[in-house]
Amino acid sequence: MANSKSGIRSIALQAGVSTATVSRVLNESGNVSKVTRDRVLSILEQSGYRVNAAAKALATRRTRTIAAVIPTLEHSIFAVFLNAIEDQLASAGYSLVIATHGFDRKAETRRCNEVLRLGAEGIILSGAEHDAHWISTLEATGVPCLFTSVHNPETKTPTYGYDNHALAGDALNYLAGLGHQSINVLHGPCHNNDRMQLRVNGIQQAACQLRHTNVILKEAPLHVAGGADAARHWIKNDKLPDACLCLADILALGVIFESHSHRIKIPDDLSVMGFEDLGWAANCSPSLTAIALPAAEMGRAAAQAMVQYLDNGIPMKHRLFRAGIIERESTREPMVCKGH
Amino acid sequence: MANSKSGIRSIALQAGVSTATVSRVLNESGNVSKVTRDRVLSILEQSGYRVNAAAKALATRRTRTIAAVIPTLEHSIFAVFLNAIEDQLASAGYSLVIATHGFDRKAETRRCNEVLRLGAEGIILSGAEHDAHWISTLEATGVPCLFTSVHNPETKTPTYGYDNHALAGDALNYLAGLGHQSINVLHGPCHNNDRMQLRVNGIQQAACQLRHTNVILKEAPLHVAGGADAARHWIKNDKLPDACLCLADILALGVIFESHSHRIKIPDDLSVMGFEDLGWAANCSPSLTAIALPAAEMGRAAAQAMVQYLDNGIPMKHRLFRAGIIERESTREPMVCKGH
DNA sequence: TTGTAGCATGTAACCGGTTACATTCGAATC
DNA sequence: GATTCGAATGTAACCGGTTACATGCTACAA
Repeated sequence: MANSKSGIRSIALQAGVSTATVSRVLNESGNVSKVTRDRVLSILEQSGYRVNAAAKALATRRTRTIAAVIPTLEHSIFAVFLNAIEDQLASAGYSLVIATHGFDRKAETRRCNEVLRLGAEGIILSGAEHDAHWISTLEATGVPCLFTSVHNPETKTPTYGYDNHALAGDALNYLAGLGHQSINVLHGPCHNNDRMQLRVNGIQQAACQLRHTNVILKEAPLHVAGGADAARHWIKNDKLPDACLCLADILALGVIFESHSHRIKIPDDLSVMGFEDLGWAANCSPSLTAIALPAAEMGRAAAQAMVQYLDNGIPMKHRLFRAGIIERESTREPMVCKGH
Repeated sequence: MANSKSGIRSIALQAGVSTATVSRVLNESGNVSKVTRDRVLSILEQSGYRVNAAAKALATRRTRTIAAVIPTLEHSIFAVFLNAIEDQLASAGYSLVIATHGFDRKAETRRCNEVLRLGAEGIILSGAEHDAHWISTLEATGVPCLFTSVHNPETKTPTYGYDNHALAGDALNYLAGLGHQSINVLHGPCHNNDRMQLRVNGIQQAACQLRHTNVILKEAPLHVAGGADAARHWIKNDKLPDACLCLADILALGVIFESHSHRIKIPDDLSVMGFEDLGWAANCSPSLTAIALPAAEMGRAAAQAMVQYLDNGIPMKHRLFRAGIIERESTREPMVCKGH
C-alpha cells in the first residue's frame, strides 16, 4: 500500500494515467478514449474518491457558492424567500450560504465580509439601504450583489423587488374606498428596515390625499404578540377604529386573535388587512384580505439572475414584481347601522 | 505597478518581508517584531487585502463550514432551529450551509453529498432515519454527523433531540386525564419523517392503555389548510370529538380557525392541543395548550457540540431535551352539561 | 572567547486540483 | 515515403495560502 499520494494523484497512479487525464474524466472535458475513461471511472468508483472543493476552487477561481444575508430566518417571509432561492440555486449547481444579522447594520456588514472571505461569488441582500462605504468597496471587488424586496431603479446595484411605497398606499386606499373613516395602520420597526419604512412613507403620503379619513400610524414589535397588544390597547381604551391595516401579516394575526378574544367581529366591527399573504392568510378565520407579495417568485428569479450573470455574464437589471390586493373575508364596507 | 503577484505575495513584496511573515501577522501566530507587524498591518489595511478561503482551506485542510440538511425551511420549527444554529456557529467562527430535500430520502442523500463535496466539516441532519448505506460511508470518511429532533441512544451517530414517542403519549394522556372520551389526533405525513412517525406510534401505544377513551388518528397535509380541512370534515359530518390533539402546531392553527368559522367554541365545545409551541401559540385565541419543544435550545446545543468536537475533539454524546406541556386556554375538562 | 539559547525572519515544499503546452502516434493526404 | 493533422495523453507550472526547517542575529553565561 505504497499510496503516499492523495486525491487525484493517487487515482492517476492506480489507473496508470496522468493527473490531467483523471481531471479530464472528472470534468468530462473530452479527448479521453473510452477504454481509458472506463478504467479511470471504475477506480474512481471503488476508491470513494471525492473532489476537494478547496483545491478546485483555488485552481478554477470559482466556488459556486452564493450568499444570502438577511435579517432573520424567523419571519416566515424570509423562510419562503430563501427556500425558493435555495431550490433554484441547487438546480443550477450552486450552493447557498446564509447569514443573518438581526436588523443590525454593523452586523450586516460584518456578516457580508465573512461570506465574502468564505468565497461567495455573489451576494443577495434584503433591502436597498446598506453601509454605503462597504457597498462601494464591494463594487471595487467585482463581486455581484443584488438587493431584494424593494424596487429602486435609482440605485447602482440592481434591485429585485416590489414597490412597497405604492402598495401600502393601495392598501390604505382600498380600505378608504370601502368607506372606512378611521383606519389604524400597524407597522413593524423601521430601524434598518427600508421595506417597512417605505410602506410607512407610502401610508403617510396616501393619508394626505384622503380628506375624510382619519389615519393613525402605530408601531408594534414584529410578532403575533405585537399585533395582539396593540389591538388590546385600542379595545381597552375604546379607541377601536373602523379598520386596521397591518403592514406585516404576523401583526394582522395578532389583531385577529385579540379581536376574537374580546368578541369583536371581523369584518363587521373591524376590517383587518394584511401585507405579505403568508400561507395561512387564506385559511384563517375570517380569511385575510392582504397585499400578496410574490416572495417565492422573487427568490427564484433573484437566484436565477445571479446564476445567469455568473455563468453567462448576462447583466442583472432592476426588476419590479407586481403585487396586488387579494380580497378575502376580513374586510368589508362599514355597517351603516354602526353607532345608531 | 509591476505587481504581478497576487494575494499574500503581493503584500509581502510591498512590505519587504516574506510571505511567511505576512501569514504570521495575519494569523497572529507570534514571533513577529512590533515594527514589522505594524508595517505589514498598514499595507494590509490600505490594500484591501482579503484572504482566499479556498487557498487557506487547501493548506490547512479546514473549511470552518458546517452543513444542516433539513426537509424544508418553510415549517417555522426548522426556521427557529436553524436560526439558533446559525447564531451559535457564527459566534464560533463557523459558517453554515443549508440544504433542503423536501422529505425525499434520495434528495437528502444527494444534498448531503453535495455539502460534503463543498467541504462541510460536519453535518447536522433532521431525524435519525437516513440512507443506511450512505451513513456508513460517511462514517468511513470521518466527517462528524449529528441527528436532531429525536433522541435515540441506540444509534451509533449521536442524537440530539426529544422523546417524541413519550411526549405524544403524554399529550394524549393529558387530554384523557381532563376527562375527554373521544379524541381525534391529527398528524402530518410520516413518510420520511421519523419524528412524526414516533409521535404517531406514541399515540397508538398510549391509546391502548386508555380504557374509556376513543382515539381516532387522522393524517393531514402539514399546513394550516390541512388542519382546517380536517376540522371542517368533522364538523360537516357531525363527528366532532371532545378534543383534538394536533401533532404539529400548524394543524392546530387550522383547527382553531375552522372552529371559529363554524362557531364551535374552544375549549367549551372542543379542546385543542398543539405540539411544538411556536411563537404565536401563546398569543392566539384561545391561547394554545401544547407540548413545548425547545427547538432553539436544541439548535444552539447541536451547533455547540459540533464545534466542540471539531475544535477540541470533545466527542458528541446523545442528548435528551426535556419538553413538557404548557397549559393554556385551548383545553379544559369537558362540560358536564354537554348533550343534556 | 566560545557556546548556546531564543527571537525574528526567510526559503521553499506542500495542500489537491486545473490547464497550457508538449509529445506521441496512427491515419489520411499528397 | 513524406507530410500533415488531430486525437490521446503526459509534464509541470500555477492557484494562494501555511509551515517545517534553515538562517542570522543578539544577549548572556561559562
